Order: sequence, then C-alpha cells, then structure tokens
Amino acid sequence: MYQNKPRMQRMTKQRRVILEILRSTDIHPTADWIYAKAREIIPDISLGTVYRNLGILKAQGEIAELNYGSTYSRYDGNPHPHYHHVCLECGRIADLPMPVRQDLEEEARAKGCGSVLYHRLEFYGLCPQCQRKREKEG
Amino acid sequence: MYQNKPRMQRMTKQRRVILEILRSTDIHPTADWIYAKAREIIPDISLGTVYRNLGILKAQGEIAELNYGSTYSRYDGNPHPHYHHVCLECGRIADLPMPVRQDLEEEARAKGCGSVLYHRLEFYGLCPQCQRKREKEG
DNA sequence: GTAGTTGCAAACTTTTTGCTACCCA
DNA sequence: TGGGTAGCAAAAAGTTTGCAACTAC
Repeated sequence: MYQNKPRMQRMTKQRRVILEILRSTDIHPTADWIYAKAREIIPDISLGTVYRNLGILKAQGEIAELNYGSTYSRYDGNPHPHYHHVCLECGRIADLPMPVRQDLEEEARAKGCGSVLYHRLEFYGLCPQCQRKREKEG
Repeated sequence: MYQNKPRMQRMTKQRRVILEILRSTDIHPTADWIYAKAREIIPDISLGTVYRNLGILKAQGEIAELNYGSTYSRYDGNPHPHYHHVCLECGRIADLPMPVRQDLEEEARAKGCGSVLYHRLEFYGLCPQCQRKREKEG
C-alpha cells in the first residue's frame, strides 16, 4: 500500500543485523524492540534505518508484517463473527458469506497455546473490480 | 489493550449518529470517513468524539475494530504461511503448529468476492501464562 | 565510480487526552 | 442535579521522508 522498492539491493551491516534479530526470535517484535536490539550491536543505528530495512525485507519476502496492511484502523458495524476479503490493490474490505468454522478453534485449542475465545480469518487477493481492471490493462 | 470503560453509558446524539453510520455501510470505514459522514449531520462534531465513541461502542460489543489490537506493526521473521495465537491480556503473539488449510481458500473463492492469493488466521484468547495467573488470582 | 544506504532530524498521520462547558438520565 | 460526554486544541505515538555523507559492489 506504501513501500519503497529499489531495483538492486545491498546487504549492509544494518540490514543483516536486523534480519538476524528477526530470525532469532519468535516473539513477533515491534519496530521499536528491533531498534533497541540492533543498537546493542550497532550503537548508532537509527530508527529510520530500521523502518526502511523492514520495508525492504518485507518487499523481498524475507519477513512478514503483521497488520491490516495500513496504518489506521477500520471499523465494522457488525460485531458478530464473520470473515473478510481484503483487496491487495484498492484496500477494499468485504464480508464473506461463508460459515464460521468453530472446528478451527477446537484444533487450535488442542495445540496447547492457550485458551481460544474467538478467531479471525481474512483472505487476501483482488476484489472483482480490480480483477477486471487488471484484465483490461493486460 | 487500551481503552476507556465508564460504568454507565449515555446515548448522546453523537453516539447514535456514529452507530447509525457504521450500521448503514458495509465498507468497513476508517475513523476519518466516519467523521466526515457524521459532520454532514452534526457539523461541529469533533474527531476526538468520534474516536471516543468508537472506543466505547467497541467496549460495549456493538461494533468491531479491524486491526491487530494495537496501533503499531509487529514483524515476523518467518515469511511462510502459518497461524497465530494472540493473547488478549499481554499481547503476546505465538506461532501455532497447525497445518495451513488451503481448502479455506477454495471455499472463499467459491463465494465470488474476488481472487484469493493467501489468507491469515488468528486465534484470540489467553496465553498459558496469563491463564495461570488468572487462575491464581481467582 | 556510482547508485543504493545511512544517520539525523523534521514532518506526517493517526489516535489519545486534558480541560471546561454541557446535557442526558 | 451529577457525572458521563462534548468540543477544542495540544500532545503522544508510530512511521515516513529529505538531505548530505557514506559505502557496498
């Protein structure tokens, strides 16, 4: 939705350290946490560099970002459980008319990672409009 | 994770309008969009009021907020598809060792809401640590 | 050598909050 | 009438960006 994509990449010390930090933990850290860790190794690394590299690594598919694809929240007037389709092109979010699968929660509970009160499921792809537009443009 | 929860609630004109706007659309709008719509009805409503009421309505379970429960992004060093468990108490995010269900994508595609390239599934509840803590505290 | 990258700092965006006046129950 | 709520504006929090110096290839 917003990202820089230079043509060629360089493996700088900063980028390598950020990637190593991210690969050596499973806590799904925030940019700030990564920044603090990185400073233990490169004391004068800047937060801007951390963000820039996270963006590049994400664009390369080396890492994943856990959010809704945007910096702001969206609100849903329907508080009952249901699934969503999110368009990667225009950001449109649509309700999906498919039944909520309670059996997924059973399966998750069985893994012993804690209690499960509810779940959320989102499908990412192109909405019908953007699909059509892409076909026309080739 | 952060929210105001007054004991008693009043149904003000502002709150009613915000709720009506949210219930009368299916585009899953942002706070700003709701603010613009609300101003057509209550010209001097403020953005702060919109945010405050969205928070209250959410706490009451009248509406839902579509984000990760926090304002910042989290990063995952593992870019391969997998599911997460999010703790509602401490915010911890854990990887779930369960297989990715491609059949869910098939089902979603069949609904005709667009193409589906991948999906995301998160389970919300208490992590083992917070579960134990709650048991001890009664 | 050169184009991508860095640190720094300022800017930007979204959301929260302090305060006083207000108004719903 | 009292306490939750509104508007306003300033602050906070997270993220992005312009720029000159630097560096990996």
